[in-house]
Amino acid sequence: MNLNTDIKRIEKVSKALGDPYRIQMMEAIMKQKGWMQCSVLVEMFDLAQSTVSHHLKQLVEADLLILEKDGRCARYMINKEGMSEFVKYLNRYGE
Amino acid sequence: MNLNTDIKRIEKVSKALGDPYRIQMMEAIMKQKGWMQCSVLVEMFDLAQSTVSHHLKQLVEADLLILEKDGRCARYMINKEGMSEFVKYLNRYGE
DNA sequence: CAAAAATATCGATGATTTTCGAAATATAAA
DNA sequence: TTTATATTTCGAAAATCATCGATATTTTTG
Repeated sequence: MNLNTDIKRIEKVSKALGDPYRIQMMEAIMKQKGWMQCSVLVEMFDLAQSTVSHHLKQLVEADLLILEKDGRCARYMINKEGMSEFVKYLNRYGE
Repeated sequence: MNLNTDIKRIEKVSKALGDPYRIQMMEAIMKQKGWMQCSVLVEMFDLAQSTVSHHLKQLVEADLLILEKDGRCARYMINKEGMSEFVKYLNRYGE
């Protein structure tokens, strides 16, 4: 509600989307229409496992992905609510 | 149209929005509901004039602002079309 | 319990970005 | 035409970010 808080939030989400690998991760998970296993994402990119983990963490912390852990496995889904909050903010500019 | 082109475009816009000063510039110009003089923006922030110029250039290159030059003066306005294209792209994730 | 598997964290390195001041450019005013 | 004004470009220093390999953590399997 506070403008300064909003700015930090917009900055965080924008930064999370400001990397081509992270955008491709969002695309892949979106196309899946549901949960996507971490291991699948790790194999999908020519990046070290630790790098993929780092990218996914940023997307989760920006509320763009939801993480669910099940034993030693992890899966990700688009956080529609987080995304729509971001979009709602951006729409203010277009009015 | 091409996914790779889209990704580059999303990356560019997201990066442009991924800085607190640039977000504040967008806010200021949005509240103005029209054109805002470059010099006004320069005075609004505690940054060197050349730094403000650099930030504004990034927003223009991301199609988030429209630049109009008049003699030695410059003014900026929100690029509603560019913004709405970005939002349209993001909305795909929330469906 | 030991070994394997899946993911996360850490520390280092290289790449990119932000920032500044100085200089360049372009236009208007005297 | 010289001077002042507004903005852009340049080069360098500092800060941030992406990436990796190694290691740690957690959970499952033998």
